[in-house]
Formats: sequence, C-alpha cells, structure tokens
Amino acid sequence: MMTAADQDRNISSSFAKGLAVLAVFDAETPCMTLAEIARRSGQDRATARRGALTLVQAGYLRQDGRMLSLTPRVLALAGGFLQANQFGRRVQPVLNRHAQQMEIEVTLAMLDQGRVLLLAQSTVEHGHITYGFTAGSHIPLAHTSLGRMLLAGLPAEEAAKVLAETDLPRHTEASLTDPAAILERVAQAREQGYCLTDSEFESGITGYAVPVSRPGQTPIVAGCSAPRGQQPEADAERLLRGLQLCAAELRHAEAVDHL
Amino acid sequence: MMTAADQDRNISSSFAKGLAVLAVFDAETPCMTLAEIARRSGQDRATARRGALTLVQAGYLRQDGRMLSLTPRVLALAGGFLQANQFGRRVQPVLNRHAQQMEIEVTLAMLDQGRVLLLAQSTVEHGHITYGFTAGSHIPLAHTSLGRMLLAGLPAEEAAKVLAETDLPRHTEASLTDPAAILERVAQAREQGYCLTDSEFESGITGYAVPVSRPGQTPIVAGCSAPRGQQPEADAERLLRGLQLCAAELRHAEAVDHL
DNA sequence: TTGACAGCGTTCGCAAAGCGAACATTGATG
DNA sequence: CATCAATGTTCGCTTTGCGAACGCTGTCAA
Repeated sequence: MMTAADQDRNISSSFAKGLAVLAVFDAETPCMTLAEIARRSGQDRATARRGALTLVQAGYLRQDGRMLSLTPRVLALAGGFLQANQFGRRVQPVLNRHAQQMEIEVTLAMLDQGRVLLLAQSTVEHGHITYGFTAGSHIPLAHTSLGRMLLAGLPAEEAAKVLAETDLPRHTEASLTDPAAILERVAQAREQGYCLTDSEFESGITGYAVPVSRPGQTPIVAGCSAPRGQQPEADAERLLRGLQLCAAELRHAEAVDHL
Repeated sequence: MMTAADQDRNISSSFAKGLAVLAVFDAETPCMTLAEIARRSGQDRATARRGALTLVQAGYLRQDGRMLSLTPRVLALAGGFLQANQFGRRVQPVLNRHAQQMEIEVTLAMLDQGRVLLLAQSTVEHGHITYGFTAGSHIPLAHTSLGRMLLAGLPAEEAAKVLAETDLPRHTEASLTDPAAILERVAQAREQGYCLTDSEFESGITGYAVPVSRPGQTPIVAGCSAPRGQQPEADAERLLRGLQLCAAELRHAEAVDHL
C-alpha cells in the first residue's frame, strides 16, 4: 500500500525520531518525563519511550525515577565538532585575547533554525554576568545585535523570510515587534557593517555585533554586550573597533571559513 | 528464527546505530567518507549510509561531495546540557576567576568510556598553548593528571578494571606503560588528595589535578598544566593550592553535584 | 591497451523492527 | 469511594531498513 508521499528509503525514520527526542532537551528544561518528551517532540508516547530508552542505553540520557535528563556525554558530540574545526587553537585564543583587551565578554555566533546559535565565548573576570549562555546556547534572533547582524549577512529577501518564520516575543518594553521595523535595522546593519541594539533583550544592556564571515559565506558574527555606560558613543566606538579587529583576525586565520 | 538473546523491544536498534555514526566523529578526523564511517562504527556500509543521510537531513552532518563532516548544530545538543546544569553561571565564572588568579588555564573533567571527558575550561588569556582541547574533548586516562585523579576517585578495584580495559599508548619516553605502576600513582593520588604527572603526555609539561566531587559521587576533577619551570616544587604548591580553592568553591556552589 | 582488482556508493527482496491502538497503572478530584 | 485524566507499557500488524548483490571508478600489472 505504498503511498504517493513515498518516504525516502535512504532516510531512517526511527533514527530521525530518536534525534528529535535528543534535541528536545535544548531548552532550559533540565529534565522531563516521557510524556513531556513525547509532547515536545510531537511523537507518540511509545515512540518517544523507545527513543529515550535507547538514549539511556547509549549513555546520553540518565533516568532518575520517571525523570530523564542529559548526561555529560552529549558534550563529546560537540567536542568532535570543536576539535575538527580547531576551535581550541584557532578561535578560542583569538576571542580570549580580544576579550581581555576590550575587558568584555566576546561571543561568536551563527544562524540555526531561526535562532542564534552561540559557537564560542570568551569571558574575562570582572565582566558583566549575563544570563549565563555558553557555546551551544540559543538566543533570540530578532532582538539581539548578534541576531540582526546575522540577518544582515543574508540577502535581504531571505532575511525577511527567516524573520517571518520567527515569532517575536516582547522581552522588554524596548523590543521592536514590527517585522518591518526590525528589517530596517537589519538593513542598516548591513550597510554600516555593524549592529547595535539597546535594551531590546535585556533592559539596560547594549549589544554590539560585527560580521566575521566574508560576504556570500554562511553568516558568522562576533559580538558583545554591556550595561549602557555614561558615554554610549565612546563605548560603542571602542567596542566596535575591538570587535572589528577580532573579526579581522578570525577571518585572516580562516578559522571559520567552512562552517 | 528468534534467538534466545532476545533483542530488547524497548530499544530502537536503528537509532542506536545512527547514534554510533554520529559518535564516530569524536576523533580529530574533520571529515570522512561513507566507507570510513562504516568501518569506524563497525557497521555495514549501507547501514552507515542511511544513518549519515539521516543526519544530513536533520542538519547535524554536511555533505561535500563524498565527504561528510559535522555541522555546528551538534553544539546545540551540548548546549542543552550546559544550560540545564547552569554551567554558564555556576561553573564557568568560577573557573575563569581562579584561572586568572593562577594565571593558567583550568579544566574540569570527568570519566567517559575509559577516557577523560573535558567538561569545561577557563577562557582567560594566558601564555602557554596546549593541544587546543575544548569542552567535549577526550584525553587519555592513564597518562594525564586529570585521568589519574579521576581513577583515584573510584574504588581501587574499579579503577583497576577501568584501567585494564584501556590501552596504554606511549605518548612520550616518560609515559608509564605498566598498569601496576600507574595504579600505584593513582593510589598515591587518592591518599594525598592531588595528582601530579610530568611529561607523560606532552614532553616537558607538568599536569596538576585535584578532586572536585565529594567521596562516593561520580568523580569530577579540576586540573591545569604548564611547562616545567625553574622551581617545580614552588609551582606545584602554588598551583595545587589554587586548584584546591577552585574545587572547594565549585563544591560549595553545588555546581557539579548531579553529574 | 586491457584485464584484473580493490574500494566505493547505491539498490531491492525479504526478514524483523517498531508503530500505535489498546491495555495497565498511577494519582488527583468531586 | 468512584471518577477521571494522565502516564507508562504491551503486542499484533505493517512498515522499515538490513545486507547481499550490483555497477561504477580509479589503480596497478601484464
């Protein structure tokens, strides 16, 4: 009874469903019940159960009573990527150095499924403590300087499409909620080669971002954020200059060319 | 012809095989052909192919010609774990602070499949560049201070068993190759509450490690490494004291209690 | 040049793997 | 205590995906 919507024989649907189970843990939910996993992954409870139990056996999930949570082993998966791309040698040291010079936390990010995916982060002591994001965290696309700079790295129409598929929760009173207004800021960022946002994600915090990837490549950006200071213009100039230097060095090291 | 060794109906074997494909990328191999994946994962080429193609469709792998490589999306899997355990807020700042005070890179690690899994690493600027390991990297168990301190966190017999299942490649001339000799160092580490190794993994580099987890918990350790200096004893005392402070703070913050 | 060969990606018939309706089990509510 | 809702688990039927077999490409020796 082969349907017309012929499932691709090259794709393993069981595997895809299992991956969906694993991916469900991306939110800040530390642990979940089977039913919750099933709901979030849009699968039958029995299906989710098989996926989860398989993950437990493989050591990626731990089962405490009826609660399931990720084990540190998932880090090894990311480790493969980081090692392969030499992040430890080519990216992290550069971020660290500029972060120290700028006296601020510097973040490298790219697009992933309509959100901003943090690739790497460098922290300096005395830095302002943010939400506690790390490499692998997702942050909103529309209301962060990183996100808008990433959109600016796409062709205008594509950026509009990505943005249209994103929902725009209002994080602060300053959050822009009109897609057109956001796209205008994106266009502005594209033109001037940097992006600033103020208080649209965290109140009182200004975000700064510059492109790292070369035009045409998958967009990669570097950015930082800090409480708004006494001389916003001077701060912006100093931080953007620092970020530009950092970005130039990453480009020169070809550290992010094939992401 | 159902065998007596009845495969558990609760486990999805296709999913498990797919995961094995993903895990194969943990080595420093940036990209692989289908056949290579099949060989490394011990699967039939066709099976590996389905797994890989599924991963491509899910966005975790990218296909360039006949080469397959991980995409940054795998970071999101790790991000779930890091966010859930508040690494960004509870662990990373502590590591960074002590690293800055000690003027050296500090690493947090645990056991995973007979190897040392790096959980987090301080990101302060410093002089000495190591292999470029990052969170999620695996390093050897037997010839690093982190690894031996981890073994010391296990009951003696269990440590012996884990070590027996590990192979002991000789990284440098100084590498101990006799399991008994290694276990003796482990026992010593267990007694004195810290572990030093010298040149057994990288020539001329001394490794320092102390336990972080409480006795009985899954072992977690903190450590650092540096070129051997002029006054080894003074260095050791200073660094171990720093690591102990760092470990105590992590314990107090209960940052790593349920890993 | 040509034949043999080794290694690769891909296909397809048949066995077995896993989907989900249905069944237990738990725990909250009137 | 009965009712109900929500969760975890089982099992028959169908679909999925296993792997022998195939075709293709590049390499070597005759």
